[in-house]
Amino acid sequence: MTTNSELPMALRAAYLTLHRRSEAQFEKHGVTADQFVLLATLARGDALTQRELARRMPSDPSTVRAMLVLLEKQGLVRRDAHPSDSRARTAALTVAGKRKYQQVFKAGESIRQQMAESLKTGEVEVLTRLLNQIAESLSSEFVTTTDARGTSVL
Amino acid sequence: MTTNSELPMALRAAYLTLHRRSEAQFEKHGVTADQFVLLATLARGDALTQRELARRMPSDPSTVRAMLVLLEKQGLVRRDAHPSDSRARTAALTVAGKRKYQQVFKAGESIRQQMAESLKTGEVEVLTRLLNQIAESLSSEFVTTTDARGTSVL
DNA sequence: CGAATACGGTACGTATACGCACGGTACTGA
DNA sequence: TCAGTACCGTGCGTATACGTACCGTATTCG
Repeated sequence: MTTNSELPMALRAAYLTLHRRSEAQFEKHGVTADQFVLLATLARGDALTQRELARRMPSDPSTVRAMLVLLEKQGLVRRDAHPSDSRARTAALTVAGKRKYQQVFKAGESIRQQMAESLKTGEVEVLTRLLNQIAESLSSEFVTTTDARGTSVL
Repeated sequence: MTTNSELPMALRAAYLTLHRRSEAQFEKHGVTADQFVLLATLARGDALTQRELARRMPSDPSTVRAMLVLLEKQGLVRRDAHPSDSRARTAALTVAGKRKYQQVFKAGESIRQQMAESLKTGEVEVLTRLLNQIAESLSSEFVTTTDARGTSVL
């Protein structure tokens, strides 16, 4: 009855709007908004396994694989055999990938700036903190209602 | 340079986590998280044109059409000719659709509650407000890249 | 050491998300 | 009235998002 059901909708609206905006902005660089997220994640920690990359984005390993295939075709990412685990493959930025990442990062500056300017001083930090809180809360495995599957990860 | 680039990532992570969670929760009811958003939008304003429905969700008219086709097959939604505009079609909940919406709304209560409980008193409202602000900011059409003095839109 | 189990990646299917082009209808102005 | 334009819905193509099933490798434990 309260604004409880408004929060999910506001979250959805904000994210989709950001996503649309980013797609439009990045289009001329030939990468999608989500591909940029992948590039950014690799820029922070290179030579990750596909699974670790997926965990950090966060995204599904299956989705990440599809994205890597496309990015590999574009020459922005390289996949190599894992040095010790022959099941795994590592993903890393190529030189072109690093360059592309920096370009697109700059191209996104106006969007980040526009977001920041629409808020008062300090509200960016507050918003980021609150978002991180609910994300963590929602990703915790156990719900207080009823316990169905005990095998919790962590 | 600052945490500017953290906000988009936090927004993305929070939304995707919410979305995954909702999908899992709603699965037993046979509707997806986004289908629930559509049902909820129709519950608030029935007999909307597809375009107006898309505008309110917010989503792409093309996407909404695809969703309506699926929901129509399930008997949750009805599409009729617009009374005055023969180009348009109106979408409305069927009786089963209204019932389904209420069921799924209840099923989502635990998620909304979990979000609310992870925040302090009043933070839900703050978060909702900030999200609405950046959504509105990002959906404004013209961006003032060079001059930061962009007088607010509308 | 060998069996059971866990884990990484791949393949496939469904649903979104969106842009774009096309056909048809409404509206507007000369 | 008629041409030009704006608008609604549809069809199509690409990229995500995710679950599930499957294969092969790693790890663990009796």
